[in-house]
Parts: sequence; structure tokens; C-alpha cells
Amino acid sequence: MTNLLYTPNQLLIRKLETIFDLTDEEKKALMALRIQTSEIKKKRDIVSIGDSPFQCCLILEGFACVYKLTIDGKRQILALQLPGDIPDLQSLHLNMLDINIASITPCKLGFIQHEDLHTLCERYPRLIAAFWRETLVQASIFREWLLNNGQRDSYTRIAHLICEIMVRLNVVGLVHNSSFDMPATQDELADATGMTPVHMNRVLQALRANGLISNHKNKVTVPNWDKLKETGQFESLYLHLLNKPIS
Amino acid sequence: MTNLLYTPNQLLIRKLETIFDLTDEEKKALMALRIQTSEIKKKRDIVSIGDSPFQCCLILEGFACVYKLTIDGKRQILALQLPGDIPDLQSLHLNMLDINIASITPCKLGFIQHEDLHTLCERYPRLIAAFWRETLVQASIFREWLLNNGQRDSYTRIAHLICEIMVRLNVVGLVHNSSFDMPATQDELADATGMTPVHMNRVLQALRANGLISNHKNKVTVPNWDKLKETGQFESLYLHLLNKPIS
DNA sequence: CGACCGATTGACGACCATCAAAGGTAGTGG
DNA sequence: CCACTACCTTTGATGGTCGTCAATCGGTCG
Repeated sequence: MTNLLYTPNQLLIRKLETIFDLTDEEKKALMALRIQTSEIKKKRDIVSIGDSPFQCCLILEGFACVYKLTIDGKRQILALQLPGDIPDLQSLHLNMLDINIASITPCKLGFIQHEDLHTLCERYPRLIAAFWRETLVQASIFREWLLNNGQRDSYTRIAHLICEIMVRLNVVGLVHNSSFDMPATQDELADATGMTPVHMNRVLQALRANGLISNHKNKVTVPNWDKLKETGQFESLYLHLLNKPIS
Repeated sequence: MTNLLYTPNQLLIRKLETIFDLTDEEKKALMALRIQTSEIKKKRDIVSIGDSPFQCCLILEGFACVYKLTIDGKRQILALQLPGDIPDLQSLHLNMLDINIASITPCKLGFIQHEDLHTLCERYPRLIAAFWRETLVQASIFREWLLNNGQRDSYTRIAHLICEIMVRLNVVGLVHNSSFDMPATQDELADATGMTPVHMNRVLQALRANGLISNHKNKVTVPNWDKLKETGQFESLYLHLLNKPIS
């Protein structure tokens, strides 16, 4: 686990700023928001389908994921959750969770009471738009994944996924020298892209052989962003970032 | 096209009521909302990726869809939009559209100005939660489609899709005697499930042969809901309906 | 050191894609 | 009213991408 670059509140603010213009007053209010932290081991469920949480979970450190299972036990990873993300923000208005959220790596988590969020939004109504927008961006990412998993072949698909991870890590300051931490296993990447781990392995090898990525341990390096982006047919519009990412 | 069962405002209210408890006062306010109607031929784009609409589009009659294209022109249908749906509700807070919306059949549409919606929500703040919740349900459907398209085989997948359509049509009163209008072509269903039209055709034949569905023209009949539901592994939790659907 | 987890490799098979052509059906126009 | 056309559905043959099964290798941690 890397060291924390920000306090929980600072991270939340930084994240929201990537998609919403916050005033100084709003930032101050967000700085005062109560966030209770805790830690969790890798590969542990954080909340589960059917739960009715009274708080939202902010990823502070580590990777997490949103997933669902079919009746016969096949897992689809629906989203990767990176530092700054709030995977169950939806629970503010959908009382019963329709998803599972689990840690991929050991994670440091921040919990925000629904009540506190509602109070905050009452006093600063523009923040409603900020959080709403965040849930809309999440939805947009689901759509892009549908396109990616449904219409692109595995090679393109994985290139696209890596692009997304890199851009999203970059906005929270977790990319340095075209390198970033990517601790998801091939098994998890496979479940995110709807393929088998065996095939995932082979495609990753192809990407490496073609010089699109290189990796050592959990560290991924992208020597040629433009080439990877082109290979993955990656267009960042769907992330709705205020500032153009990377390129 | 079937006749309108409701006025545009009544349809909107009925739809919102399936996921949110409206007070009489709120209903009255919604009845007064200005909705401008228009018609559109089949297979026409309503709004396109890159647009920055100043209004939202309410489907009054007919089927529409949300879709995206890959660079090489492959189409993924991301959502079917049925009467009562507001496919671009997200444009309230995401200025630039990341999707295309098109009619499948000839459609009657209602347009609501963003400005009017914002004014309405200022005066009736609970309605913010209603519309926000609607966008969250849309997101939940995207997630279920990711699971469906990524992890279920084509037979199960299509059964699931038919279940969803039936339930969603039912809540707006468009299912009678286990029958409903399903005017999407096999080509469109294929693009929604990430398969080829040829294979879609064969799977539909299998479903018919097994007595799970029968159809005549655009009319689909489901003789045994429980069986179809089981085959499609369909659980309606993800639709977040206030009243339990059908079964 | 042993156990475990994840990455890798190989052989084989199946589901579904692709290509091509022929029926049906509805809408259009002469 | 019928011919023509366009679109959709259906069918057949073939092939490839990716899944399945199984074993090995390598690194990490107690």
C-alpha cells in the first residue's frame, strides 16, 4: 500500500473537483465532514447485496470492486473502485443494495453517515449536484463497459480497461512516470471483462509482446500512451472529467 | 402504436410512482409541468453523443434505445427505453451527452426543459430524490446488463432480457394477459445482448420450441412466467420497484 | 521448508461469429 | 390491384475466438 497523499477529506475534495467546480466555502464544509476510517484485508466483502447501509464507503487506499454473481456462481466485476471513489453512493437513495462491494487489495476505507451527507447537502445545495453527478459518471462508466465487453475483442477490450484505470488513477495523483500500481489479479481482470483467466493471461502477454504495456510485480508501465489509447479505442469523454486527462 | 393510456404528465407520474412515493402536492406540481410533445419516425436519432441538450426527453409511446458505437462501427445497445422512461435524464448534470438515443419504432416524445425541472425541484426538493433515484435505477439496470451479457449464455441471457422488458412494460400498464408489444427487431436485440442477429434468431427459436415464449407479429406472449423467470435467472431487485412486479 | 496463490503453458472443444442465400411480410407506387 | 422493393427472418455451411480442463512453474509468507 502506498502512503496516503491526502487526508480522507482532502481526497474526497480532490476527487469531486475532477468532475465538479467546488467553491471555497463548499470545500471548507467538506473538510468538516465526519469521515470515520477503518482498514480491511484483501478479498473481503465490504457490503453485500440485500444490505441497507446507513453510510457510504469512500476508498482511501487500495483497490476495491463492485460485483454481482449469477445463480450458478459466476462473478461479474462491474466496476473497479480506486482511491477517491464511493462505490455505494447510490445507497443514499436506493435503500437496498443490489450489488456487492469487496476489497481487491488491503484497503483503507472512510465511512460517511448518510445523515451527515444529507445535512451537508441541505446546507450546501450545490453539493447535491456534485454527488448526483458523481453517480451519473459511475453510470456512464457502466455504459462504456457494456460497449467494451459487448463489442470489442479481447485485445482491444483489455487495452481499453488499462487506459481507464490509468486515467482514473491519474486524476487522484497515483500515476508517476507513466507507471502505476495495478494490484488486481488476472482472475479479477478476467471477471471484469467477461473472459477467462487463461485467456486474460494470453492477451496480456500479447500486449506486452507488442510493447503496449510492461509490468513488474504490480507495477504497470505504459511506454506509449497514444499507442495504447489507439489500440483500446479509448476516448475519455465518458469519464466527464473537467480537465482533459493525460494526453 | 397503441393508444395513449395517459397524458404525458400522468405517464410521468405513474412512472415515478413505481420507484418513489409522491405526495398529492408533488403530483399536482408534476401535472403542471410543461411537456412539449412531438413525434418521430422509427430508427431515427433523437439526440447524439456530443450534444449538450437543454431539455430531457420522455418516451410517451413506442420503443427507443440508448446506444454507443465503437470506432469501427459496431453498435452496442445499452438500454431499451419504454414509455415513461427518460433516457437523457442524466443531461441535467452531465452537460455533454456520452450516448446516442434513437427511436426503435415510431415514437411519441415529450420534452421537458431543464430549466423547468430545476425550478420544479427547487420548489419541491423531495422531487430531487425522485429524479436522482430514477437515474440510479437506470445505472442499476446497466449493471445487471453487464452481468447478463458478461456471464450468462445466450439462452439464459435472452430469457432474462425478455423478463425485464415484460416487468418494465407491466408497471406502465402495457402488459395484458401475459402479452405485450415487442417491436424491437432481432437485429436490435442482438446488439443489446452483444451477439449476432443470426444467433439471436436461433436462440429465439429455441425459446419458442421450449414453450417459454410465443409470438405473432410484434406480440410476445409468455405462457409460463415462472418458468421464463427461472430460465432467465431473473430477480427483479435491481429494478428497485416499490411494488413487487407480476409474480 | 512447505503451503498457497497466482501466472503460465498446452491440448482440445464448443459456442457463437461469419458469410451467403433464400423466404416472408409490409409498405410503396404505378 | 398487383408488382416491386426494402426490410426482417430464417436456414445452411464453415471457421475462429475464446472457454474448459489440467498440469507446471514461480513467488510469497508463515
